[in-house]
Amino acid sequence: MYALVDCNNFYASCERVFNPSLNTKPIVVLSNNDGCVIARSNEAKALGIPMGAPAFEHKELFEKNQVHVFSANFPLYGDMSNRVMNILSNYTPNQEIYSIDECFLDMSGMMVDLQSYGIMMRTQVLQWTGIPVSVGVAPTKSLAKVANKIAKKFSERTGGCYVIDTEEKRIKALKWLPVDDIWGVGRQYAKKLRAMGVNTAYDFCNLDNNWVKKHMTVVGARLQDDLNGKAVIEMEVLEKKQSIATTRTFEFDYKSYDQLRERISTFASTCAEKLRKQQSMCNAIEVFIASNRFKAQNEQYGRSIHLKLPFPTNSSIEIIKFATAGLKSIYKENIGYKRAGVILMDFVPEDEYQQSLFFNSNPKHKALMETMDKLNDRFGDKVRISTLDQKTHKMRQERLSNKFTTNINDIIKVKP
DNA sequence: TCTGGGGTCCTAGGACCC
DNA sequence: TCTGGGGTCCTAGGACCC
Repeated sequence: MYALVDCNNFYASCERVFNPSLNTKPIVVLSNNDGCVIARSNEAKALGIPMGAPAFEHKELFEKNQVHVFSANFPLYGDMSNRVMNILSNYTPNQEIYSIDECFLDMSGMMVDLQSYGIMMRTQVLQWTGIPVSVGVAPTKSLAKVANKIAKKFSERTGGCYVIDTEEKRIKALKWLPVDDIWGVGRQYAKKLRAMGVNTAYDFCNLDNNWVKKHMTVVGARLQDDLNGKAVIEMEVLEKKQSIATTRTFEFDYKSYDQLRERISTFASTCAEKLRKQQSMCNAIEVFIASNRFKAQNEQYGRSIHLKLPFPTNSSIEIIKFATAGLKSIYKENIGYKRAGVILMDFVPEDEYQQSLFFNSNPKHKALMETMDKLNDRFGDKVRISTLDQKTHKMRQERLSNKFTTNINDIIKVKP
């Protein structure tokens, strides 16, 4: 058996923990630059605010319904996530952290009543962190996903935990679940399936497995087996990342090469820092820039370039240098650039990579980067590569809550 | 004025090998 | 007239997830 534990409306719930007066109020959390809605409380969902909605288009709706609007506070959400995951890790020897707000727990061999065990997790996480979670338990991971949806949807009847442990329950759940809501069935596949009269997960499970394999690749076929009760989607051990990206939409259109170069070099250095944190080096870099797709009247332009590096590196200095060279080769004048990014890939472990005969990462950088990272960990991002990053831009974050759990100055104050 | 960000996996097709 | 066969590796692009 597997459990899937998922935080309810996670970002919105994080904001509520430190502001309980919002507990029954509609809340939305916005993306960078306060652009799009990326999280909604149940009350906000009930108002019909869609996921991904541009904030400016719904300003009046927000005001009219007294929706509490927050800028994304990722340091807070990341820290709250760690706390939740930490608690849940005590319920099984084998936990897979699937995303910032959900994890799978391997329940095989556990001699417990899974319904009450699930309720116990829920109660403890809520009490210790203030975050409400839902628990779904089933014989396979994809069925645990389904069980979780049921637990959440019918929380009053289920108490926030639902277990699929009989064939009747499995069939009933599959007949209830629309095909679009299956884990692994996205917009494209759903459209195709709907067109053939496949409307529920149950219908999907009854399709010919070879047909599924042909039209939805082996991933689809595996999913079908898993939903049919054959546990083929396994627990995954958390490996290092295979790619690391930093990409942004800008607050306005950038025209000049220098502005872009400054942002690209900052992205490159952010990526390099993350790369060093997981003790990897990269062999390739991708840089992309794109114009504002919402301004159809302007000339549209978008390019990306994939650079194979002459040697693996995780030095910010070198990665910035390569990224800037990449930018130079794709930059075109007189374009309003709205989006750009840097992606590192093709990683090797820091300590066992193949040295090249002629070209290698500058060995002096290793100690320099180590020192820089240590200083920044301790004093909070004070040391930067000077020539490239002037930090002249600023992100719009008009409604940012405090970093209650990660910044000592933001800690919550209780008056005696 | 304003429209997110960070990941994973699979496949088809081209380049190349003997 | 007529032009092999069997592989591997790599990459771009497309699907998906949260």
